[in-house]
Amino acid sequence: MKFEESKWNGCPIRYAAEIIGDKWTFLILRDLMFRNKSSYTALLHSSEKISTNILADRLRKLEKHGMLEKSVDPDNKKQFIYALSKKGLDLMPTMLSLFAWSCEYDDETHLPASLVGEAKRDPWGLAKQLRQGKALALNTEKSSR
Amino acid sequence: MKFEESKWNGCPIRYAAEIIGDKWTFLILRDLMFRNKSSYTALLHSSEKISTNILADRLRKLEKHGMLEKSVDPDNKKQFIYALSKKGLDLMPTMLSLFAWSCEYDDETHLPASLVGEAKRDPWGLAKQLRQGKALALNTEKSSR
DNA sequence: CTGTATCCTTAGGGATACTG
DNA sequence: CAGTATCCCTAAGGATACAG
Repeated sequence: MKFEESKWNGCPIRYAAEIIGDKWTFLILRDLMFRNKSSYTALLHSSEKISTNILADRLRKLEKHGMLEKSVDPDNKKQFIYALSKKGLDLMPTMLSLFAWSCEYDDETHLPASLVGEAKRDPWGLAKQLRQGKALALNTEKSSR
Repeated sequence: MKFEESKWNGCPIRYAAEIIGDKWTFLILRDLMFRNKSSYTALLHSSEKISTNILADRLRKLEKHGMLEKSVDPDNKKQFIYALSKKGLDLMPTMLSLFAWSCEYDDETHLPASLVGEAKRDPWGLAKQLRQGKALALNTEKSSR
């Protein structure tokens, strides 16, 4: 896109588009937020087959934008851990709101109406609960084996 | 992206990504929601220079996804009007939530804190107000002439 | 005004092999 | 495990020109 060279002109939507306006990035954030993935390999083996170079590129960009933090796994020094930063976590309510919107309009998604209602009514509250362990309630991933 | 041929596998985020996970689409929605644009030409002359074929393509896709409705201007039969459908309007709260998030993290956007706070606290209420005419309050577009 | 139609170029992405 | 490095190819996008 032509205008990427310049700044966002103070437009918040453009700023957001720059960070999350990419399908792969979107899905990676989903995996980090709702699917408890935290390692390169786990993200790589997500339901959609992302290729190694793309994943590495997107993770680099997300880190650059301060959306996530990369750290070494204390248990296994050769393992890295990708975790959402505060900035990334702060996007969870928005994602939940989007979640609810999709559920309302996509015939194919069938999640508990109570959960969708909560995501719509109080995304902040639900986001907080999810961060505290309610994690898999919104996981739509099919078990892979 | 490879998996587009298939369905979204019941994942709402993937469904959303399919519809709005594109920068141009994102910006078009912004213009429709917050900048009161409703004609092809108005959208074309937005702050970012979108080319004619891309705009036509995205409008077609948005219409296909039921995000907007195209109608003939009763005042000028040669003019078309693009308006958000209910589905499109229902996405406004989410966009406002994103709006607030960006404002919090992008140093370059300076909007009234009260407005940002409201977008964060009660996106549904603010969306309703905007639909009733408070429209330009969130317009970050520089006047073009 | 609201698009189509082209042409051309580049960036994004799939596949795969390889490395510390 | 966590990437990097290529290679190749297609689709997306820009720049016009043109048309109903």
